Amino acid sequence: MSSGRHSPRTATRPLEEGTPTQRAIARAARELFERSGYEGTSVREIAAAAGVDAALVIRHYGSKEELFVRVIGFDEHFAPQLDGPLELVGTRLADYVLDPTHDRMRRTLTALLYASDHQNVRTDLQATMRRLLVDRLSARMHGADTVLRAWLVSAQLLGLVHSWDAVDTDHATAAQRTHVANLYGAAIQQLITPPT
Amino acid sequence: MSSGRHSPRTATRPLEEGTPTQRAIARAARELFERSGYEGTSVREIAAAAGVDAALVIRHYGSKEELFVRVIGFDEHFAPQLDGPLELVGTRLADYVLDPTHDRMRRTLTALLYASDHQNVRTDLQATMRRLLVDRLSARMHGADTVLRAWLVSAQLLGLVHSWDAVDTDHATAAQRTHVANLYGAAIQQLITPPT
DNA sequence: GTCTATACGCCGATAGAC
DNA sequence: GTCTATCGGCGTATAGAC
Repeated sequence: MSSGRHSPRTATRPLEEGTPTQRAIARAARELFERSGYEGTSVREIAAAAGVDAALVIRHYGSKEELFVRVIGFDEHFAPQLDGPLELVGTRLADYVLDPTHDRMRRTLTALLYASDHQNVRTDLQATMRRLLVDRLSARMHGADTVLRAWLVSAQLLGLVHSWDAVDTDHATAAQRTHVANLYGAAIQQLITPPT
Repeated sequence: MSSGRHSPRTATRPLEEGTPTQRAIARAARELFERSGYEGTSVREIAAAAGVDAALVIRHYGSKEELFVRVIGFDEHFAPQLDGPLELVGTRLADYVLDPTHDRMRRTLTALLYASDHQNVRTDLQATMRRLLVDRLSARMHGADTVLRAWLVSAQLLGLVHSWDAVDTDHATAAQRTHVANLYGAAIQQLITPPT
């Protein structure tokens, strides 16, 4: 509704730009959204954590939803995995999203997936995956429908991330993670370099 | 919080059991949840559609979340696709979830996916996929880790459904759907019958 | 036992005074 | 710019009428 225009988001920029107050809000919002998800975080909590009034948060960012998509965006992930040998991209991508070392990235992605009930969030997630994965991957692929196939790879990865939490109840061992990455990676690879 | 015990849900039973009022609530809830999603549907709306007071909805079902997982569960899907020739299951599953004829099933699945911010919903979605897909599929599979691989098939399907809305903006033609089903189906098949 | 009426404490969001 | 006051709506609880 509030047609607040915001420039095409680039990574975590909102946390570094604007007045100190705005940055404090953005930083608090990002941390809370990552920890507790979208529904689990209230504007009043964010305001309290940033040391300001709740109304200010809305004033500066238009709405909770806009604030979310502004601060939850993430940096240049996937790039190293996409630039390696093309036959290994499937497994490397799966391994990447499962690796606990990249917990921050997965929490971000999870937060976006779980907040998909909001259309703006879905649109933002789509734009992010295009920017970070589809554009880069499809450019390296051969054969027909490279862009479509890259989108389907994105769908596979999102499905894996969504389902991982449930499986990862009592945190999986490194060996199990590698095994899953190999299995799922082969399925992803099917779309990147289909057997002739 | 309200530890309202409810028997293991079986398909759409809640819509047919209980007093007429309870059934009216369940039917209205199901319809609204499917059309407008979890966040987009209020308890008061459900009550109005059922012709009762909002408090009664809570009285009968404990909470909005419990009501949701009770009525949004779906029937015995996937079974015909899973029972066919094993080498075709991947494509048939992909085709099934994309087919507009099964719009009802996809809306249900989408509603569950989009409401994943709520832990009870995630648990319910997981239980549903196990019951309808993982158990049945893993029983037919050969080799190692049949259950794990079946779970990864489930993850792939959920990823496809989640991403499909975005791609399906101007509704895809039947030919395009078939094409996507073939591509994605091959990737699913990789996990069901991996090449030796 | 069903159901209504009323109310409580949050929520996201707005208007206007400083 | 920032805070105060306030809005309407939300999910939910309870008292009590039928």
